[in-house]
This record gives sequence, structure tokens and C-alpha cells, in this order.
Amino acid sequence: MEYNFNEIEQRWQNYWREKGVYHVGTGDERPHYYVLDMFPYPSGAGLHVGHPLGYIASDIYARYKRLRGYNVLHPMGYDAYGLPAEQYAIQTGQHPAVTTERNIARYREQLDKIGFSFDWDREVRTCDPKYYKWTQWTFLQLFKHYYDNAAGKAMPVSELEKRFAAHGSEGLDAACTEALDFTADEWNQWNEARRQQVLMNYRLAYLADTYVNWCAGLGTVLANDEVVGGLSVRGGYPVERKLMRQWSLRISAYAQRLVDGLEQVDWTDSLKEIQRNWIGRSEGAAVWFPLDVKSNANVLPGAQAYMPQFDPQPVPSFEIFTTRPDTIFGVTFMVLCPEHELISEITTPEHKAEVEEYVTWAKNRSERERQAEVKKVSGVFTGAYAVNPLTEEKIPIWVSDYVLAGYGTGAIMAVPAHDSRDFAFARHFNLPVRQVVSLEKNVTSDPDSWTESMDAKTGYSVNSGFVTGMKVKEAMAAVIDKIEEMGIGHRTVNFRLRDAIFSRQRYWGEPFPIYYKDNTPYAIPEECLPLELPEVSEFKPTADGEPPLGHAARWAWDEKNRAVVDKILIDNKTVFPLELSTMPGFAGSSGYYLRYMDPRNDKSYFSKEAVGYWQNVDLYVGGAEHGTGHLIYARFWNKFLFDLGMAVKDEPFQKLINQGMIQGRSSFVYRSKADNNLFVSKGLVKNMNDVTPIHVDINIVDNDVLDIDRFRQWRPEFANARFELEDGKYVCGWEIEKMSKSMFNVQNPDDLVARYGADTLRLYEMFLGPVEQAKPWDTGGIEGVHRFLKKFWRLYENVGSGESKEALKVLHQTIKKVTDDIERFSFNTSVSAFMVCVNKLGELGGVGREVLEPLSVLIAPFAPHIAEELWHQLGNEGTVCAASWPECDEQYLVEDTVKYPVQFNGKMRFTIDLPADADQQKALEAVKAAPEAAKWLGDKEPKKVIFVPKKIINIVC
RNA sequence: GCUCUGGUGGUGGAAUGGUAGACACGAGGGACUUAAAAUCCCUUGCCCGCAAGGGCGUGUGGGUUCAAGUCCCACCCGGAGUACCA
Repeated sequence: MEYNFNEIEQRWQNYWREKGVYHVGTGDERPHYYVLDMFPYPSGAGLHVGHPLGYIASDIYARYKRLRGYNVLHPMGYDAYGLPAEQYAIQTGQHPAVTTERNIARYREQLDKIGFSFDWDREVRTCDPKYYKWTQWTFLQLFKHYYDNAAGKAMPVSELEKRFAAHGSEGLDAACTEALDFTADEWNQWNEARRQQVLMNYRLAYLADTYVNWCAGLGTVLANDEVVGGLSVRGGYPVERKLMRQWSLRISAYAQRLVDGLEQVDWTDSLKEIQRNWIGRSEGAAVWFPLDVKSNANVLPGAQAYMPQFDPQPVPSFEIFTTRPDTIFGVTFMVLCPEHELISEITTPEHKAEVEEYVTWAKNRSERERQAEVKKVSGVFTGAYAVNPLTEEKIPIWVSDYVLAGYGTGAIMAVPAHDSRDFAFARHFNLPVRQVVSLEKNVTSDPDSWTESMDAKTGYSVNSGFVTGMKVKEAMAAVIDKIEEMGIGHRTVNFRLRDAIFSRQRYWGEPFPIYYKDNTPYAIPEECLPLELPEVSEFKPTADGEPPLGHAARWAWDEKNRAVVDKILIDNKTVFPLELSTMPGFAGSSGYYLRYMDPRNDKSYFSKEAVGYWQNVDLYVGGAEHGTGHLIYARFWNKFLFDLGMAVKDEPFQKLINQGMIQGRSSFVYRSKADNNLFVSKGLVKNMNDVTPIHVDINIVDNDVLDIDRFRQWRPEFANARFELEDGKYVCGWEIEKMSKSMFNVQNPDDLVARYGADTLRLYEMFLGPVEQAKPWDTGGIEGVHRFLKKFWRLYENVGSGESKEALKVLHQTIKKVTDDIERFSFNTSVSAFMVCVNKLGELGGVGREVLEPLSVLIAPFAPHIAEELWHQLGNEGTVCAASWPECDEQYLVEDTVKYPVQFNGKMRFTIDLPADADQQKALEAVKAAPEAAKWLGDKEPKKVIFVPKKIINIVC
């Protein structure tokens, strides 16, 4: 009987569905294991062969774990909110819910054909109100909590209010936008609006005027990870910085825990490194530099006079951050960012015009312009001076856009000798450079002769007052001690990680459960969730620039009746306007893994029992491109829920594997430049400058040979094409590129499933190479895998009787190899192991069921359909999915003799067979007796003999 | 620039200090067939040689070791992340 994959796969997919074979229950006595894929955004283009790669790998692992006796949670769902559906809606008027629904149906159809073991009863969709109820709920908890640094966790804002009423801000160590200092009396006298304003300074979800990435092309603000090189990741539109009132998540409060948590998880070093870089922790000092308010700074009394907290009439000062406090004696100028509020206060009249012009110019530059011109030095002198608190020198204050508003305090002390950016600036404006660090003790050179700064973090301090002669590290500590003693600064840590901007001026996202009384945001009661996305007449922004929700007629909150009502009823007494922004894509994807544990719960996000049983994700599989977005946000979200006592593990994803991208393999034809209708076969192209390479659809190319007839039909302009052939064929060139429609190199999994079957596709995707590695898709090789499955099938056509020691040995070798390979996620080598096994068993012939039955279980994770079919043909009932993983029995692997490679001076010369228990002496005798040995050993005596049992013999002579 | 990766036949890749190139594709040759498909067999890293055999080979140059694709040092090239983060 032929291997009829279409019929077999259809039959068993139906069976699995009807019997609910993949349905997972929570809480049985089996050990638990949670295998998760990053859920897809259902795009209109459907899946290409790159998408299922990770799903296949995780499916193999999930099935394997199940066969090993685990209760395996393996869910799937959709990240269904997002920009493409909405852009499409703007263009066509088609409601995004409709296109999303349609795309999901298509995805599901494609996924179903591949035979995954997902428990679809647990499916979630981020755009489903039953799901986003909990996204909104979590947002409200973030709104109602602040981060207490002393407690090291999130605490209720209600506690904060009590604290303020009793003690004011005293003794509070909390994450905040701005350090505030007030007494209980002050707090108690403030009105509601003022208090709310103060509380907003601490909330983990807060509304504030912040510089945001404004993307006019998309009509929305974007988070940092959604902008690359000054362009939006989606759509590639330019992004500019703009001061806007936006919701943000105070993710920076968790920066330290996000760094620390990386120690506990089993991720690749490169991904951990990406996250560490993104979080960007750096240790250093915050130092207050006083302004030179009197003109003769050089004769001012001691620096103590400037101590802001002790001076009865504090000298105006500003705070800088430095990672090199040891270089404070080398400061020759200060730089403020163009956004710094001090600029307008300190700029002297004669510099005012120039400074204002520069600041305006700098602020209006697009992010892209600024980044493109990073090498160009620009800046302007304010006319004002600061005083170096340690040297009492007068130091000019400049403004430049190389100092960024968002990092540290937006102000720096410039040490041009030891910072390359300061150096470039100093050279450009002819400012002094003073060496304060040298590699060797007391050895200095003239900085005027330098062509670059000396940024090394090793060496010794020079020209540096009381730290001269100390090692850099000691000098750092000494300077910090000194400034702490003087009360003008302290040791501190800065993070590059910014708070996540959480508002989007878009329609297709979760509405904020927030309404406004007198411009002050208030939470909708949790019992009233979900706040459902309203219908709108248009998906574009409104005429007066409001987000699309501004078009919604029914979008106001009736506080008394606790209901959404018509906007015209707004009276700002009991009916108030609702927030018009929606949440970003990462909102819905940040906690979905927890919801899968208990997806139909309408009382809470997930039950205590469910999370207590499943704990966290054991294995998470997805793309490395989420390193700075989703994987940071989800860890933050989880840590917050952990603080609330909901999540039971501090880290959500224990082990994480990044599947590599599958690249496209594009095919090219070469059109002659001299004759526009002539196409030259690759081998006949003498000079690539004479031809134009043109992308050609990979579907009309087989094994690099072009199907000429189909090429002529492909596009009208090629209808009369002429060809210069080699050996009667037109040979195409190829190149590895991104898989994309425009390059005609997209391979769709459905076509391959129809031609070869899902099992072949699954095996081939794994056979291509290591899961983590990027690799090109080449359909050519799929034939080999398909042939293997046919051979595998044929083994079961004539089942032999009686035991064969040889066949059992092959089986157990394969069990061992495949088990090891799965454990280390080396699926490409397990496919080879199966091929080797089948080749050997094919040679032996007439293999019995004591081999074939375990073998069908062994291959079930990889090729579940054929495994199920053959398992049933052998007379088994039920499903192979619930069988037991075969154990390797070492007794079958014992060898009587071992083939030893024999080396002379480390070079392999020949092999000899020795009994398995041979020792070094026996081995040496055997080697000497071997006829080939004379040639290498001659009459010399071996100087040394290395004998590694069962491995190798090496003779040194 | 910094950080992380990777560099092995015509191609994808294998080899957890111990026979480099498993397995597969492609290519060449053959069997079966009226023919095609399917299937099966042989050859296939490079160089010398009719052969037996030998030499050379894992980006480059050094080193450690009885033994290095694998470990160490320096460099070259590709890919990814990040980018004035003080």
C-alpha cells in the first residue's frame, strides 16, 4: 500500500479533534510542563514557511514531554490588536474586527493542516472583551500602585495617601517622576486636584507631559522599541520628539529587578545581553554644581558655601550625572541639553539671541536628522559659568544636543581629555583639554597633541588634587566620599531604560478605563470592566486632531449610573469624557501566558489554583526581535503581578529559545543590457555589468532551472522573451534575502503540505539546521525527507517475526540519540538519526514489531500523523500521543569488539578491531602486530602510548 | 564605535579535546521500464597517481596538548542588536 499522506493526515487530524486528544486539564498528579509559543499577529498575508519553524520545534518538545508522562500545557492564540488591520481600515473602510476575524480564520486553517498539538479550547485573542477586561484590570492596578524602593515592591497608592497625611513625604523612598518634598500639613491643606497631581508623580501607570516619539505618518506616539533609526518599525515613517501628555508605565522602577532576574533564567547569553544593554545600568555619582552667581568665582570661599541643603541662602545649583567622578579635576566646561529648564534662566543677555536660535533649531530637528548627524558637533555658549565644587574654578556652561534630555539629569560635566564626545566638542570650539588620568603613574603628555581622548577606565589619576596618584578605581571612591561629605552629591545608579509610553492615538486597541474630571484622570470601577471599544464613524483622527475614539458618539462615563453613555450628555458633574487614546500592542501580549492557565475565568485574571499548578512558562519559543520589546514588558508585567501576589514566580519564562529566521532564496534571470528581450543563462554571463538581474518567481524555477514557458506566461513583457541557453536549459542565479512578496521568494506551507504532507513539512523544517540559527529556505531538499518517510512507511509493510539482535541494537541506538537530541533541542540531528535508523533497518529487512512499535512512538513528536497510522496498524488502540516514551536499554548497545583508530604522532593511519575489554598493553601488542604498523613505527620503540578505552590509540615515536 | 553571534565540500549542515565532512540536497554513472514516474545500486573535499598509496585540508597567523573544527591569544570577514546614555 502506498504512503497516502493526504488521507492519513486528514483522518488523524479529525480523530484528534473529535476525541479532544489535545485537551489539557489543570491539576492532576502528573508533573506539569508549560510549553509556549509567541502568539502571532494574524496578518493578511497568512503564514509562510518561516512562521511555523518555532511552532514545530515547540510542538515536538511538548509531545515528547507528554510521552514522558508530563501534563503539558501547550496553548495558542492571537495578538489580534495592531496597526496593519487599522491602516487597512483607513484605506478601505473595512472594520478591523472583520479583517482580523478573517485573518484569524486563515491562520487557523493553515495551522490545523500542520498537525500541532495545541489545546484550542484555551485560545485567547487580545481583542476579545473577555480577554482585554484583564488587560484593563492590570492597567488599573498599575494606576493604583506605586513602587516602594524600601519595600522593593509595588504598594497601593491608598497606603501612600495615608502616609502623606501622617508624615508628608518624609522618609519616602519611592520611584517617581520628580523628587518632591512636602510636610503632612501641606498635604492636608491641598485640594483634591493638587493631591491627585502629587499622587500621579508616583503611580506605576501615570499621565505626564513627556517627550514622546511622535509618528505623524501613523498619527500616534510610539515606544522606544517601536522606533529604529528614527523611523517607525511598522511602516517606516519618520519619528520626531514632541512634548505630549501621555500615559506611561513606570517600568524604570523595575530596572534593577529586570537586570537581576536575568541571572535566574535559562536564556541565551546574547538575548540576556540585548536586555542588559537595553536596560543600560551604569554606576556613578550625582553631583551638584553651583552656578557662579558672583562674578569672581576664583576668590570665593570654600566649596562648603555651595552646599544646597546647608546654605541659608542656597546658591542656585544644577545636578549632573557622571560615571567618572574621578575625573572631576579635568572638567573644563559643562553642557546642558537643549531642553534643560535652566537655560532660559542663566543665559546672559549678550548670548540670548544665539542660544534661543540654537535651542529652537535643536528641538525642531527630527530624530532621524539628529541621529544622521551624530558626528557633526554643534552647540552654543550661554555666557554663564558654574563653579567646580572641588577646584573652585569657574567653568563655562554650554548647550549642545549631544547631551540628551532623557538620560541622567540632562546635564554633564565635560572632561574632554577622557571622553571622546567631550573631546570632539572641545576641539571644535577650541576649549581647553586637561589630562587627569594616565596609564602609567605620573607620566603625562600634552593634550594639545592628542588626536583622540583617552577613555580608558584603568590607570592613575594625575593633576587631580587629593586623588593624584591613586588608581582610577580608588580615585572614584575617594571623590564620591568627598562629595558626600561635602553634601553636594552622592553615589547613584542610572538606567538607560525609559518608562514605556502607553498611549496610542489609534482605534484598534484596548480603551483605557479612565475618565476625566476637571482634567484629572479617574479609574472606572473594576466591576464595570471591560470598557468595550466603541463603534466609530471613521478610523482617522478627528478634524481637530483628536484620536479616532473622538468620533465615537457613545463615549462618556456616567459616574452615577456607572455606565458608558452618549457624549452629548457630558456635563462634567456626573457625566464625564472618557480617555480617547488606546493601549499599545504590547499591552495585550504582556500577560497572555498567565491567562492561558485559566482562559475562561470571568471572576479573575486567572485562578490561584491554576497558577499554583502551572507556575510559569517552562519553555518559551519565539523570535529574538522581541528582546527589547515584548520580553521586557512581559517580565515587568509579571513582576508587578508577582508583587500583587498573583503570579507565583518572579520570572515568567524559565527557558527561552529563539528560533532563527528563515530567509528566502531568491532566483534571478539575467537580462541583457544590449538586447532588452534577451535573457542569458547564468553560466553564459561573462560580465555581470552587461546584464540586469531580475527577480523571478521561485515557483517557476526548479533546481535553479527556469521553466521557460511559464516564465513567458508570468508577465506580459516576457511573452516574447528569447533565451541564451546552456545545455538546452536556462540556469538561474540565486541569492539569500529576506522572504518577501516583492522578491517572489515566498514559500507557503499549504502548497508543501498538499504536495508532500504535513509530516514531511515538519521534518524538513527541522532538518534544515539548528532551530536557533538563521538559514535559507531551499525547497530542493524536501524530497529527501519525503523519501525518508516513504522508506519508513515501507518498513511496516512486511512486519517480520522473531527477535533480531541487530535490529534491536539499531532501535536502542536511535532511542538514545533521539532522546539526547530532543533534550538539547537539536532536532535536525534527530531527524538524521531517524534516517540512519531506517537505512539500517531497511538493509536488515523483515523487522519485527518489538522494534517497529517503539519506533512509531519515537517518531510521533516529529511526524505525528504517520506515527498514529502505523501505531494503529500494529493493532494499538487509543492514541500514540498518550503512549510511553521508549526507554533505551543499554544491554542492546554492548559491543564485543571496538574499532580503534590508530594514530602515530596524532595522525590517524589505520584502524584495528580489539575486544571491548582490551587494555593498553594488549592494544599496543595488537598495533605492533598489525602489518601497517611497520611503515610508521619502523624499528623504533614508541616513546609514549596513549590509550583511551573505547576511543583511540595514539603512539608517539 | 560598543556588545553579541557566526566563518567546515557545489548547497543545507554533522562532529560536547579523540577517525573532519554524519545525514540530506545537487551532480555524475548504472539497474529496472516500451517510456515516464517511482524505486534501487555505485562515485562525489581538494591535489598527485592506472592503481596500491600518499600529500593537503574546518577564515588567517601564533600558542597549549600525545591529540585542536573544538581550548587560549592576535587579526580578517559576514550577520544581528545598539548607537552621542556622560
